[in-house]
Amino acid sequence: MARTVDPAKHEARRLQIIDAALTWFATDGYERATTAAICRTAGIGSGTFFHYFPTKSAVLVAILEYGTHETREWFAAQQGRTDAREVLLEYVGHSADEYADERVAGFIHAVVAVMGEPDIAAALAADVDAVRNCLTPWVEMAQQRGEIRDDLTPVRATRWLMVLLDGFLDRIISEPDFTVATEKATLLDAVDRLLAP
Amino acid sequence: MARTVDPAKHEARRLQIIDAALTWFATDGYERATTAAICRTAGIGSGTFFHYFPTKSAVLVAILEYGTHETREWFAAQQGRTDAREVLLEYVGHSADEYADERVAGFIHAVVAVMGEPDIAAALAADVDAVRNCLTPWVEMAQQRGEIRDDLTPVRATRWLMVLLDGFLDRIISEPDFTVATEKATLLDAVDRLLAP
Amino acid sequence: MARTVDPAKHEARRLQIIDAALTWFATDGYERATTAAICRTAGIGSGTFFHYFPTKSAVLVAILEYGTHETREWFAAQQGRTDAREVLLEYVGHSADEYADERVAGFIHAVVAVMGEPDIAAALAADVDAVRNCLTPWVEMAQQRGEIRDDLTPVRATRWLMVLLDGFLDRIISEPDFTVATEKATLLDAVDRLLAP
Amino acid sequence: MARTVDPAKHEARRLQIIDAALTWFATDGYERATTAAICRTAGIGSGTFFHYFPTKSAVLVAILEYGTHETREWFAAQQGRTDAREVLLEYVGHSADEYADERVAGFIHAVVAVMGEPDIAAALAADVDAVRNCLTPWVEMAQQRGEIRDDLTPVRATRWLMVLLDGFLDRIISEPDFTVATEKATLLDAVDRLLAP
DNA sequence: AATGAATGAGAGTTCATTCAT
DNA sequence: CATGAATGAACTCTCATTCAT
Repeated sequence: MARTVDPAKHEARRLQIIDAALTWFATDGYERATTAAICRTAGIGSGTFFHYFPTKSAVLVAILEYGTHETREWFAAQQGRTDAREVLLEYVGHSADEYADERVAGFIHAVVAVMGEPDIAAALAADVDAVRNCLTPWVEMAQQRGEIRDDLTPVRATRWLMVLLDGFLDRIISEPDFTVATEKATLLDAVDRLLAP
Repeated sequence: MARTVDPAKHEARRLQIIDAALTWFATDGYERATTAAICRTAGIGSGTFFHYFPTKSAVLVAILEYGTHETREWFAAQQGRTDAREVLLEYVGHSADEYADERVAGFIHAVVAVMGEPDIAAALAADVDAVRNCLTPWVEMAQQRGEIRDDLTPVRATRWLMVLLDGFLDRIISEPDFTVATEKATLLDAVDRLLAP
Repeated sequence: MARTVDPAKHEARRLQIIDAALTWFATDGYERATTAAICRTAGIGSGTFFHYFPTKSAVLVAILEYGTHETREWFAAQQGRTDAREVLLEYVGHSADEYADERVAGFIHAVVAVMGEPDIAAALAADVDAVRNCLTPWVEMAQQRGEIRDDLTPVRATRWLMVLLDGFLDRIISEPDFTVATEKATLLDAVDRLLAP
Repeated sequence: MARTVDPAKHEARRLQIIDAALTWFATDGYERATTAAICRTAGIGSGTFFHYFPTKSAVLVAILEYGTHETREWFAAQQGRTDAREVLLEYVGHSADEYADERVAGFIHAVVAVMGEPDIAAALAADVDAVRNCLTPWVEMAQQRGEIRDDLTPVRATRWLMVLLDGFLDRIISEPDFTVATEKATLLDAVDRLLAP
């Protein structure tokens, strides 16, 4: 029997599903997004969905893991730089830019509310950890270089960076007037103020 | 005609239901919290629930409206003060204290993600508006008194205050290490830095 | 202790309930008419309803029995007449006139569909029997007087009279153009044709 | 792509459901017939029902539409005939024969009383209209040929035919003694008398 | 007698998931 | 591998009826 799996095709389908799910999760929230709608958007049958993901929550986890992966890649690409404070500001700017995509913003927001499913909670925690763990070394370096305040431990300072990022996203979602385009500069300024020595 | 309604008892029951719903919404999120569970916790029959609230979403709306009401009351109590910057800091501190209650924090977090039900979305927007509208006059006064920066319009400055508050709540929820007790002082300092002239 | 039952008042209330129920049954049908709506219309509390009638179906039975009673009274009032054919035609005309009342027509129609509740089925059958038993003697007399055909037994002839009456009601209900006012004369003519020797 | 739908099987299942529903509607009436009972009788799971019909009322509408369709087919088969009066009598006989099936009779009776659901009301009205519209041309032709009275407009004469048919059905349902077998001849005679010039 | 809050069985419907084809 | 028909547990909500006041 011929090999029936074409890995490229398989991956393409997987991404189609992920993409459709992302759209629906972002618009309707996790619970209200139905697998049927996702399948329709992805152009597949309902049974096919479960060939690619064992459960509905597994897609969400996959999306989260993809995000975690991208975060890691972004930081990996900064390897070797020494202008730590600049890296931090660039990361903040980079995140803000992502929030400009409605689907990304809606998705993050929607997902945060899914408690109860342990696998999702775990993936969510893993993502948060990844961001924090990727940021912390740069915070530490920036402190050692005297670029930012050092009265907070690196981890706490990192968390306060995340306070700004999360709060920024919340406003983006809640208030149509508050857009990445108009507020990004203020965000960077806020980071500056927060971390100034 | 016999008087069969004891308004006090009625209100007590209503609060029982609200309390049970708050608990479940905070733990499981809106969708996963079932009316059956709420009834069990509240110690009432399933039919009784619908004597007090016409739909499941109505309880959530009631809770939100209660919060909106409390916000208004808090600001009403500050009437007449002139130390505007101090009022803002106290409000931030007051909000932070509320987030120390796990149920409050969980509830706010869970609810923010409920899109789709228009009545909830409306109540949510009303709450956000109330907070902003209550804050803005104090921001304005503080600017006029030269206590805070005036390069942002009062509304924008208000929204940046809310950025800090929302982001703070997100961290409280996401990371067990990050507690109101340990971080409140830093929050107030962050507000200071953000608004400094 | 004073006598707490004022029989007149009691009967008045009973009629209020019957009247409200009749209205709702006629408009919405038996199943969709709720006791709550009936109570609201009757201006009583929901508990009071069950002081007067043990179940919802009991009101319907009471209405049916009232109709049966009226039928009997109508025929009792004809006692002694000898123009049997005329009596039959008058009964048909009298019934048609009642159908001109939307509530009567709607009620009869609605009730016919309630199978399953044995007490209603029994009351319905009793009503049909009463009509037939009241009509039959006059049919017989008319036959003996040679006023109408006698190739059908009195009971069968009676049933065919009822065929016309029931069918007439069905048209009244189903087609707005078909009204008692415009069709009554044709109905009487149809009876004539049907029973002509 | 695998062919997973066997249209024949699908149609068979659909008919199973329709059949089960017909039985329950006829016995218990629309409201008291539960989807659960229908599913049990049809030998399907509760979810399957809603794969075939979006709502409970949709099954009823489907049955009504099937009846309307059959009426149209019956009349289409008479196309070209010129013995109009005979066609009318045959239609009456044909309808009477259908009423001999307890389920058909019970169903028609039960359904006529369903007010409230607009889609059912519409399908019901459509069925009545279809019958009337199919009959009227033949009535007209019969009048022109002098076979029946012409003092009534074709539409009114048609409605009086329906009076007889509906009333006949009511008696069939209400009185066990009154059967199609014993009364069909009298029905045809009654039509004759009603329409005689 | 009159009330209406409380009840809970049961209704129609949804949807993640399974599995024969 | 892909399919979508089939499933049934679980959901929100309704309503006739009860009963303490």
